[in-house]
Amino acid sequence: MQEQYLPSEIEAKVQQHWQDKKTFEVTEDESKEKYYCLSMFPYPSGRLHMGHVRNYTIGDVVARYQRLQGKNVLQPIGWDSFGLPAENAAIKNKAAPAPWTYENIDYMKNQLKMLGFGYGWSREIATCTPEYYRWEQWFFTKLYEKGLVYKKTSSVNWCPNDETVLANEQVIDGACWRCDTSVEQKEIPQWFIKITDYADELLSDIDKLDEWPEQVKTMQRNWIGRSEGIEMTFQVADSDESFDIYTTRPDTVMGVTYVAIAGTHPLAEKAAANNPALAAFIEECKNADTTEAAMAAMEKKGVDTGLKAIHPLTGKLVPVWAANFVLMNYGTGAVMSVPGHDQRDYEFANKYGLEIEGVIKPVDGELDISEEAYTEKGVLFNSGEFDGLDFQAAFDAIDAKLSSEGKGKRQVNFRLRDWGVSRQRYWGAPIPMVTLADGSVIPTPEDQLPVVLPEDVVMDGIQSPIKADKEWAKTTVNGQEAFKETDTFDTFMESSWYYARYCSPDADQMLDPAKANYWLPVDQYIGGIEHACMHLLYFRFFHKLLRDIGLVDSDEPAKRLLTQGMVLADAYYYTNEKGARVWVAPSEVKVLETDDKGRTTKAVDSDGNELVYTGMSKMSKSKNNGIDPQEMVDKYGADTVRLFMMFAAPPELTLEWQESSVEGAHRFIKRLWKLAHDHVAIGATVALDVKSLDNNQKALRRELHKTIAKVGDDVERRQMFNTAIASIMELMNKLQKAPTATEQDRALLNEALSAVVRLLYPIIPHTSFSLWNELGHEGAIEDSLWPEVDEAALVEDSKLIIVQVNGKLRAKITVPADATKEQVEQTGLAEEGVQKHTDGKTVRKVIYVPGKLLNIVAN
RNA sequence: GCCGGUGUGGUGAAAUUGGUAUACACGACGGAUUCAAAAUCCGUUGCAGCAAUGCGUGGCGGUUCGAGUCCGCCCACCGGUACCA
Repeated sequence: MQEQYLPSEIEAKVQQHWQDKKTFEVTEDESKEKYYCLSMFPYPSGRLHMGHVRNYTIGDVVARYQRLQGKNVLQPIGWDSFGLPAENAAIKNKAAPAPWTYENIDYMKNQLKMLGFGYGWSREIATCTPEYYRWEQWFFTKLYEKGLVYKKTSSVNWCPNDETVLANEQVIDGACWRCDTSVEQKEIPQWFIKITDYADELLSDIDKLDEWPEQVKTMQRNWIGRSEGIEMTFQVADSDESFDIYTTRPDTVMGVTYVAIAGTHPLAEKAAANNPALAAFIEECKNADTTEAAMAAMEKKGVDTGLKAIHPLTGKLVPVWAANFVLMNYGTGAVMSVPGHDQRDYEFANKYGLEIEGVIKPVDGELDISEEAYTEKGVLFNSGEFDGLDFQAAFDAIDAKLSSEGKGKRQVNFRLRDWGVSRQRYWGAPIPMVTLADGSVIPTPEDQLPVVLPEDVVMDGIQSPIKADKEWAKTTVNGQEAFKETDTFDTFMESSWYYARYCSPDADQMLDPAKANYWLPVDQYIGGIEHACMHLLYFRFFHKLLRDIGLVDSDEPAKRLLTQGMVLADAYYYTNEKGARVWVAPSEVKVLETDDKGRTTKAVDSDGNELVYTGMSKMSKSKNNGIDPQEMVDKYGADTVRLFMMFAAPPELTLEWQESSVEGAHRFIKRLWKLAHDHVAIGATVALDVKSLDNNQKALRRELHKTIAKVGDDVERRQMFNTAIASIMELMNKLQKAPTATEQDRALLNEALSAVVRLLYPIIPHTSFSLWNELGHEGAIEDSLWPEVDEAALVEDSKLIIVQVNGKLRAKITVPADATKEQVEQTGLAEEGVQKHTDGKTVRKVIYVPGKLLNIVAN
């Protein structure tokens, strides 16, 4: 056996073995329990970053652990290869997105192999290939046929200078990130999928996800946002027009003093005809940033339309205001305003001198709305026939009255909105719809699929090449001239069903139901917490769509979910001569000064530009703060990097990357290697005779079996890989000091090392693979099984009891394992440290936690 | 703003069901080895104090024999907020 631990040699050899033996290629095998372990596939941005390494190491640990449990483990990988960064890179490099993407895939594929992840490479897919997206196009046409797809106008960010649509990410403080031009909103027709038809099921099935983190389930529930309320109609005075509003607080309806409608509401547009101030305000509303965060932060403004609406219950006339916080696209485009009981309305009313009326008061006490609105539920007053009712009684009574008069009805609403899937970008799957000469729009006929995206294009950043090339859209359908849709799909479409495609990656249909139903649902899904609401909801939605079209049997796509925390890193930028922010990679940053908490106060890049330090943020392409794991793999080997990542923090926690030491992890593997080497060098060992062990040997063996039990529990149930590693380190510290004088000492060490190598296999598979054979075991470690716990070895004959006086630690005593409470109490009270604190006091109470703790309450 | 999370030594973190706060590791310091260095090995390391002991898990308050853990209020940071993926 080689005395030195030489990771590059070992890793190359072991990886070659896996490739030659096709170790991780699996097929459906009814004789074995299946296990589908899936990590979120990467966007091929160029190189792997630490977030990838963390994600894929966790997945690989789970997959390899399950394999040692004897299961048939599928662990596939692929590429989420459509998306915005490829277009940005193409514009910058004056090249096409396709070759950039394929080069990145090649490079990153090698990196994944060098890290030793056990993927079944024969199932690799890339979503930007027609072989993949053709089935997505086919599926979309099926959804259209089922009535789950529709077209409506919706707004996009528009840069008038570049004449292009911008993603939210490309809008910085209301301006274009490239040219700093003020961004406008433009209404264009776009395709939507009716996810709201599934809102009820997506919400109720959350209860089936008992192995998903509570955190994610709560976020999804809130995101779907089911609410019960009343929709009611307001007539416009002196007109036959009306509009609807929806409220979850019908109990406050008697306090309505005005209503607010969207600037782009038809009533507002009409009223603006001879009202220049209103017309100007509507123009302003049209160009306001509509993201939720921006809406919440902006100053709430409005203009009186001059219209009056008739209150549906009181018949009183209330003013109709156009307001910038009401959007035509969401809800009904109008809201009732109750400034007495809604804080936003309260501030708006104060600002514009509108009436404020109190109609709800606390159950016990008086209403005070002199400083702020009273938003709690209480008891109605000033509400005529509804006076004295509580929230629920008022809800029912007002519902009954409105319903009987045909002015309103009870309604369940969702915060969830339909999924807009149109993108005016090039690098995505073309939407399979065509416009005929008569103007009608139909799905692309099945025999014309896929609608192939041309890859040989020139990007100038102004317009999508398939929009710029007027010839591209021209086609023939049913013998008529027709035009293809030039918008492409949202890339969330591709990532919503890839997990199912892996089951039959070459199927000449969307998926092969027999294969899909063998592997699905995914047993363990692993990915970033940032996907809690969007990707993970679309993923669940698509599975239900696949089910309803008859392709899969199950209701949910993944049984268990692990959301890994983000890998954060310091981010720095400087502002260039054009006023744009240039983000500088961490490897280029020189920190000159830090404050007393170690935070950066002054830094420069390698060209001497003074940098602004923005703190820790998610490693991302846009902030250029990704740390390249390659350097560390080159220096220490993949096993060290994997061990370090798993040891540094529990998987769910945010990991703040600090260029601290990977050395410790490397040293640990070297110590393991040396211990195994020294052990093997002496020669073969005899069989372990458990009955002949002395007390010290028994104690060591107890440590070994306790560790086996703990590591299994940590890896499988708790998924706390860091504590699993810590307990193996503790055991190793003991093994290094263990005697090797007798044959049984060495037999025991042999048992321990053989177990340790398997316990570490999921984390450092190359090293474990090699040591398994060096320790004399035949065959590949992949074909062995996880070590078993010998329950008999765990039995202890004495226990350590903590003795407290008034909750403070005063002594530690060791008692026989079968000691009674009285015996423990007697021993504890006799302790010197205990006596000192009970002297002159009366013992009031003694609390005994069997086998653990004794607390003496005395005063 | 809203929704979700996090906050413990100099640092990453542990404490699984309310029961020894700081396991394991990094760093630092001291020592052994060495011509010397690297590597390796041994030891010390929450703060204050000579010690006894006291204090200590973002802040304030509460429940309990006992709180990092449960409850209330607050602060800071991170993620998401529907076109980054």
